[in-house]
Amino acid sequence: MHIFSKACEYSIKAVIFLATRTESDQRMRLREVSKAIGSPEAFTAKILQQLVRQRVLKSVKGPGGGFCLQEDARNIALYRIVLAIDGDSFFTDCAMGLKKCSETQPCPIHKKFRPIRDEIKEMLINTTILETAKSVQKGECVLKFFKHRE
Amino acid sequence: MHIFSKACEYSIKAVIFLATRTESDQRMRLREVSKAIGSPEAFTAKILQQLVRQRVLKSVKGPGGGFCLQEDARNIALYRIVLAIDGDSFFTDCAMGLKKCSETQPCPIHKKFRPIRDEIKEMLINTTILETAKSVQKGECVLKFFKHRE
DNA sequence: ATAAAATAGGATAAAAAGGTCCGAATATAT
DNA sequence: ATATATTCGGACCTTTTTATCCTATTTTAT
Repeated sequence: MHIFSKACEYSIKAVIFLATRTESDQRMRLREVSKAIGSPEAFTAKILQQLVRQRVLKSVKGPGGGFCLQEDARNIALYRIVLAIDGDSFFTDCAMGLKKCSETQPCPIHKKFRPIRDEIKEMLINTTILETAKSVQKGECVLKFFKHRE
Repeated sequence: MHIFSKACEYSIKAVIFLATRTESDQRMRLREVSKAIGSPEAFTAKILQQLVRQRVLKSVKGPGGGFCLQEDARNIALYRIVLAIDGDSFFTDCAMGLKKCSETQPCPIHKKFRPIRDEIKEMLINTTILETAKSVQKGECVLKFFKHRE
């Protein structure tokens, strides 16, 4: 099990990538995006479509077309993308699968797990696309693994 | 996405349940286990088999048979069960899916995510079956949701 | 010995996640 | 206007996860 679905992993990477290139509404084609983040092209197409529908990205068809961020998308939090693609079930459902897990009727790890889960949520809420994009631009982190250098 | 697979959720609950009933090598049948933890019976059978193979549980066939904990299993950590069923990929793989994600070539959330992920691991390592079983016995927590009362 | 009661194990099915393919629609540049 | 380049959308495929069913095997009690 992983915390994010593949679709969500690709979404976050794609949006960060576009944020590193959208100084001036520069458009990136599907192929460029999937190359940059190391994701399967056809599957990435579906995901970028979703992000357009969710108003995180804009798309333009035809020659010179491609994808770029929606106007204010540089300032959104990673959490917004997670919500758009995976929903909030990780943050609301019981880790042990209880239909209802509350303070009054908790699962055996509720008390210990909940604060940690909330930390993850806070982390995603407090981390912006802009900040991660800058970090990528500075070379402090990457969106796909490079065999040599970087 | 959830942190544990369904198989792992059921495993943890089943082992805790058996720990609440294995004072004297008391055996519990498949049906009793799946009823107690609210899991599908046939699927639970497969999971209990796995736990027997992993030497967490013992099983006895025939009349009066059933499942109980292996000798020392009351003192094992939840982490042992997670490892046996889901493996350690949650704790070793990159949250954003990078093939290799390290301090020298990290993903954009590596630095913030890793400490939290380690907290979850520590929590699972430091939480024993015995301790959760006692908590269930005291009525402080439950293994399945009860509509009315506790 | 035999019947009954349990788990073990194999085959299979259903649902979800991950992924591909291709034609339709659309925008651009010439 | 037309050819071209691109996204959009639907259908489909594959793998993994979740789940069921049935038969074989083993153990116990009589």
